[in-house]
Amino acid sequence: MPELPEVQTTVNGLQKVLPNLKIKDVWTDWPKTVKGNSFQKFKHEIIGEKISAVKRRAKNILINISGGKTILIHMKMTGHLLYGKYNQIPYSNVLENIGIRKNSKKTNNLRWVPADKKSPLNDPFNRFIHFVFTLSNGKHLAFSDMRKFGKLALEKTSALPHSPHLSHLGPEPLEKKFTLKKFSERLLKKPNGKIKTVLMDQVIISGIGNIYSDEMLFLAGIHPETKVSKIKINGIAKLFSAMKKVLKKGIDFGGDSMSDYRNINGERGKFQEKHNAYQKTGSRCAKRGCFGVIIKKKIGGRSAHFCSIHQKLY
DNA sequence: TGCAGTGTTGCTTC
DNA sequence: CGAAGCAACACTGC
Repeated sequence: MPELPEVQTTVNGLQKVLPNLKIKDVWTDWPKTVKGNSFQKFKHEIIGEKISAVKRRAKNILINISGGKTILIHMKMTGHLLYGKYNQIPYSNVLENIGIRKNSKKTNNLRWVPADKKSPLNDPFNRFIHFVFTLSNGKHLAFSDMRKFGKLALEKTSALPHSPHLSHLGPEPLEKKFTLKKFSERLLKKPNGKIKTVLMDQVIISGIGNIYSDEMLFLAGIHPETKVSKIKINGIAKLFSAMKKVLKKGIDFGGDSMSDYRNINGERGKFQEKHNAYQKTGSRCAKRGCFGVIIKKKIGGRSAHFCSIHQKLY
């Protein structure tokens, strides 16, 4: 779910609270989340270390810690990083609190829930906390991940860019040095690809997913199935500025919570209120003077949403 | 009730 | 080689 703006929103939140805290303990009920090492080794290597900074590369969160190490986190489809005071209670109490009373053999397992009673227990992510870092201020960094696709890894900070997690990734779309010329060069690595698919290809450009690719193509007036090589230079230029604009807007609005994204305090972002295309199937096109309707079509295995009229197929 | 669909990624298959 | 399919997992909605 989270694309560049959502990951950046999470990173911005973490950067405000984590630096200078130490990691006191680590808990999990799904050790498979840790890639490349055993959970035990991961835990042993980070306990006692102090957090220095939180950064982002593509859709990955990078937490730098002492000892020249970095914790890499990828939220994949349903991951959430949440910061606050958490307590462990029996799972049966969790289910009772959200009004579920089904019999389960696992009801004696302990689950983590927010200590703040005002935090809604029935928010989806609070039932799927699979990883908890206990911090030196008594608070916690909790990783909730319903579908358990998320990834945690520990790497040497110096080797990080060359690690298998990051080495294949294309350039950062919001960096100043990512110019129109570079953008055009990157897209043309896939001249026969459909533009929407190419925009979402993390090897070509990193950070763009389904929502933001729909929105930037709407703004640029380009049909998502257009072959890259068919788009003229002014179309590429329009797409370039639409890309920067849409991604920045996503960050400004605190990410997109159309689905279940939440920031580190469990709050929704607002970009979903600004959609012109994504999940607007059947709506009249919002472009001034355009009488199109937003249609939905499967493109490259993903659902694309676009205007039937002003997004032209070149 | 059951099955298709869901923000991502990466491996397998053709 | 590239493109397409599918698996990883769990829930929602038709």
